[in-house]
Amino acid sequence: MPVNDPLTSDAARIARAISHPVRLQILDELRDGGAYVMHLTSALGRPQANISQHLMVLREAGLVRASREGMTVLYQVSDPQVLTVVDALLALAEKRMRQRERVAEATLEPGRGGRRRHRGKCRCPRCRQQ
Amino acid sequence: MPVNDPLTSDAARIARAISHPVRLQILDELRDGGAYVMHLTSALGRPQANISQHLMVLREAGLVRASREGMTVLYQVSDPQVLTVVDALLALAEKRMRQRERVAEATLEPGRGGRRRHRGKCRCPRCRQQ
DNA sequence: TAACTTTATTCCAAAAGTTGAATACATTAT
DNA sequence: ATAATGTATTCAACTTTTGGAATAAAGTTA
Repeated sequence: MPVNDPLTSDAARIARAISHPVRLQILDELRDGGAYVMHLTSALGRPQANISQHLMVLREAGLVRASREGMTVLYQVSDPQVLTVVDALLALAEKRMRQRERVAEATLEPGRGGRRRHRGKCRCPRCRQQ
Repeated sequence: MPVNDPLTSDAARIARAISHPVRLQILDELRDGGAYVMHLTSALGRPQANISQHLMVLREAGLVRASREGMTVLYQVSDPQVLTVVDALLALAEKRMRQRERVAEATLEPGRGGRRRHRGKCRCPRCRQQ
């Protein structure tokens, strides 16, 4: 593997694009069928411009694609394997967290086990219809 | 998932640590049993100080651990799951590369298929003994 | 001890990433 | 056309990352 292996470089580019909490959460939200920008904005509780900026990073890395639907835009993961990477990252992080908890078993409250969802009311085409 | 989910944040930290071509190659070199710094230096063809700096990043992210053996230092992946992440990244990158090649099927030479190894002669405890 | 080998750290300047604010752009409704 | 809604881009400040050079530190050998 040469120093400037195109494979390694691209893999690093992918990792770099993923390597931000907001972008990681965005990808996570895109799991089933993608999500609308307004949904991401309310789900992550961040300013719309910021979400859009992060979406641009993901777009330029080729991890997501956008498709306009009238006034709204649907973002989808460009390849399911992207989520495989995300899953591997989350699995490792989860494992590490469990290990750290085991170390600091200083009788802290059990804490929520699962993963929470959403934070604000969303009116995107998908959330509205129900 | 809250905006500052510790899980997501840690997963992003992991991705960030991996998101550099040199560090990705380092992790790849650590596959079977780890590697010595001098080996990494010659295998990746980069100045020793730079390799050491990248190793520090990986160490601080908790992805590798170092163990001194006399004058040399052996680095090992701290958890096999780290390589699972690396594999997922490389697999996705490889897939994307194949797709791009399919698009640009302009009769370029087939090119090497496998992954090459090394570049300089290494005298680390592992390479020397044979 | 001195010389040598291997690895780690510090310093620093250049490059890249991040964010809020403002604004532009696209689409639909009035 | 104007207004309203949803999304994208630009700009400026700020923080972080990166890598070369020099040097320190740890361990070995003579």
